[in-house]
Amino acid sequence: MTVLQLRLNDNLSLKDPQSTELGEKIIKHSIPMIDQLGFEGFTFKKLSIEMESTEASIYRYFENKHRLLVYLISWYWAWLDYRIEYETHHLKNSLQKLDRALKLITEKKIQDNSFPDIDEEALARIVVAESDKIYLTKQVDEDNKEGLFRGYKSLCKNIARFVKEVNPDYPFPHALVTTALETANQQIFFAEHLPSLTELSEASDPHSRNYEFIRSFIYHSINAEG
Amino acid sequence: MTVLQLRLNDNLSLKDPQSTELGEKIIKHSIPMIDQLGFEGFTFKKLSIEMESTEASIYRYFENKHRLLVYLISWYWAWLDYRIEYETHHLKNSLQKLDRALKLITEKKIQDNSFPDIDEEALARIVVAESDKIYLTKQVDEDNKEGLFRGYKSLCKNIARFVKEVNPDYPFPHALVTTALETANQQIFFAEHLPSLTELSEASDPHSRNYEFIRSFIYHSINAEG
DNA sequence: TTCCGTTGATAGTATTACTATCATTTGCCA
DNA sequence: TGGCAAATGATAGTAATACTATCAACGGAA
Repeated sequence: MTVLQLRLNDNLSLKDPQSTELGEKIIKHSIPMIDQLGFEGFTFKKLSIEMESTEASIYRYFENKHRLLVYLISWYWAWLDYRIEYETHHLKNSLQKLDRALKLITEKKIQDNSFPDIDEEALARIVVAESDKIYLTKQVDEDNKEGLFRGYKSLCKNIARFVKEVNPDYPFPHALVTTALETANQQIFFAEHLPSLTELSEASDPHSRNYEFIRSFIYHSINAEG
Repeated sequence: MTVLQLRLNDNLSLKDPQSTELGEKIIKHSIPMIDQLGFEGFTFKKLSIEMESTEASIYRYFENKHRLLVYLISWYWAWLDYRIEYETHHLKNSLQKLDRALKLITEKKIQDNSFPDIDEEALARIVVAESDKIYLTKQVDEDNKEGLFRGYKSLCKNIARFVKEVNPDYPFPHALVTTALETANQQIFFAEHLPSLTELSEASDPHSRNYEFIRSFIYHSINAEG
């Protein structure tokens, strides 16, 4: 399988971690660490020990740990965006495209050999538990000006396009898509930690049940036959 | 207007802040401070200076600032739950009840004179920006065991009941309600900070547009006439 | 050969999130 | 009226965090 690189916004890092060995090591080690410690328990100090480097070196790539999180989450959205593009461009029917996108968003993530340094399964768990934290801060507006959320916006826009093609009269395509994207993660989190908040916890396969739930409310909203 | 007190889970605090003057002061001052500084920028040190007390005294009420946040958010959900109960119990029709609940959830919050120490407008902004942080932590499961999220669950359950009454066959009442509750806040946040993610940002009154969006996807999902 | 960029090593700092101790005040009960 | 306990204040201290700064070592390109 071809090894690929996703191109991300330069402002996410001080120096592109994909351009050096040390940079790759930061990404590679930070994913399992944030997954296990949680973002609050994760520090550059711990990361530097784990990867046998120093705090100072890590700071040369990322201004702070928040930026590193934004980088990782952005990578995830770019990855999803790419896969949706890849798996829908050959489809003729917009409803089929939308359906495929929803499947990709909700399905359980497994290792993608095109990106050998990234553990997509762990990264998906990070997205579920930590992704909202990248914008729920007092610096959202500045971060947004720097384009840090471009990946998420692009993904949202692309799926919203499918929605508009299916029903050009639906008045809330972007709101509906962000709701779907956020819900996709939220419901998985609830199913695991606060099970009384969702029926997904009763399912043998929460991911495919999640897909059914989300497809159902989207299709009903835009009056599509499902 | 009668002055009321909402009864919350004892585990939220070490000592009930509603039982003493100092406790009330903590609540009263922490709301505008978290609103302005954001939860990350807010500290007990700053709070103690602002309210002219000491860190040590605050720690006698709340184990840490996370618990204080959980307390405030829980108060908000209990408040909403109470108001929904209050404004729906006289209605005969379940769809009307659901509709009233959705209105209360989405409408812009204003000062409630029944609770003179609490600035509900500021608290609502805190809920929009910080509420997810109360469960997106590594200690969710322990916190949940202590019953810290009971208020949210109760609210969810009560609205889910309306959904079930309208359509007993709908398979995802709780998932749908949590989606609505989370979306209600998320879309308001996006409209203000990441406007390209939602159509609400184009509306002259984002709150009532939010209501329309959420009512629309709920009604369509449960096949209700709206 | 030099020299520039990358990394490592080390040190230092302000702040945070607490914990501990003891003194003072307050209300209440005998 | 005296005394006692509970609540609060005052102060100190600590480990960890999130950085910043400086300088040395190394490695490869010109």
